[in-house]
Amino acid sequence: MRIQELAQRTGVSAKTIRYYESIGLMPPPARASNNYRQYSPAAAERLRFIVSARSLGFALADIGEFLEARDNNALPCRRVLDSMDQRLAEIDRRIADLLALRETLTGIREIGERLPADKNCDEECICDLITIQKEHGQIAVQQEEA
Amino acid sequence: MRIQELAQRTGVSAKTIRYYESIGLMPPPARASNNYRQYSPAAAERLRFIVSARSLGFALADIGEFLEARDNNALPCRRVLDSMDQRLAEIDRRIADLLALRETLTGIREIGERLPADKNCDEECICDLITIQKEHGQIAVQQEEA
DNA sequence: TCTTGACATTCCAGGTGCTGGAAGGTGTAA
DNA sequence: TTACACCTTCCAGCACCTGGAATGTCAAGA
Repeated sequence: MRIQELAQRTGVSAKTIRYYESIGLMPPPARASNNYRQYSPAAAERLRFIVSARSLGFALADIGEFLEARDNNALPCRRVLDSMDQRLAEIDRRIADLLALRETLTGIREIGERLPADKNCDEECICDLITIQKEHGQIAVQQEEA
Repeated sequence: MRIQELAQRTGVSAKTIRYYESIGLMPPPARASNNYRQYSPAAAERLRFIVSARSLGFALADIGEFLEARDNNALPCRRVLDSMDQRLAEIDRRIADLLALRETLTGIREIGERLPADKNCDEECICDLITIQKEHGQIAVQQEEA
């Protein structure tokens, strides 16, 4: 099948498929006489594997390791489980960070809401709203991926 | 003060300060005769504002708007509050996504843990662990920033 | 005086996971 | 013939920096 069909079957855009090939996640497929990529059903399977792993939050680098191990007939169960543990720990950290951030933000928001609208806002208003967190004590840092 | 001192005072690396300048968040500072950047205390204040806003999860583009408004003596309270609401909604979404992902992952992990170690693992093992989620039904997608 | 070391400058490239677009070739149907 | 959908490659950009190279500046110590 050609790249577009593979894309439709897997829900991955042709762009992305080429990208996966460029970084070595997908092997370079055979080419037709017109230089179009020719994919086998195995390619679809591999792509679906990648999609599944992505949806579990694994980085492409992790997935690359999984696939490489599989390509080498290794049995990377332990590695996959370890990766899952790492992912879980990371997810927990992120959730905690986001919750703390949420709390800080709602606190500030309420204060801002209680201000008497724009009328009494002086030039420092925005500074106050943003920097008010200093008085709130600790701040949730690194709420995004590092 | 020079860039290194500003960096130490604010906890922002010199690299990052130059980067902020390059994208217009920080105004180009005066230069000494040796072309070194010369910062005023106001620069530190501005940087701290940026840091605070970043720690509240605002994107640099948002922060740029805030600062621009402030530079123009506008009173962007409403805008800041709106931005906060957007941030809060986004945070809630992310937390929900992460929680769903967490659940999926722990479910799979438990199944994997119950497998009889590496001994009974065949070549499909890794596929099973990753693709098992299909049977688990829905999948948490977009667990990272889009 | 020379050297060492810590600073400073600019510019280029990379990471993550794609996505968009340009410029061009191929294939099919009206 | 012409339109249209597909294919190819390559380049650039998103966000937010970070690292490194190549080079310049300055103060202190041997």
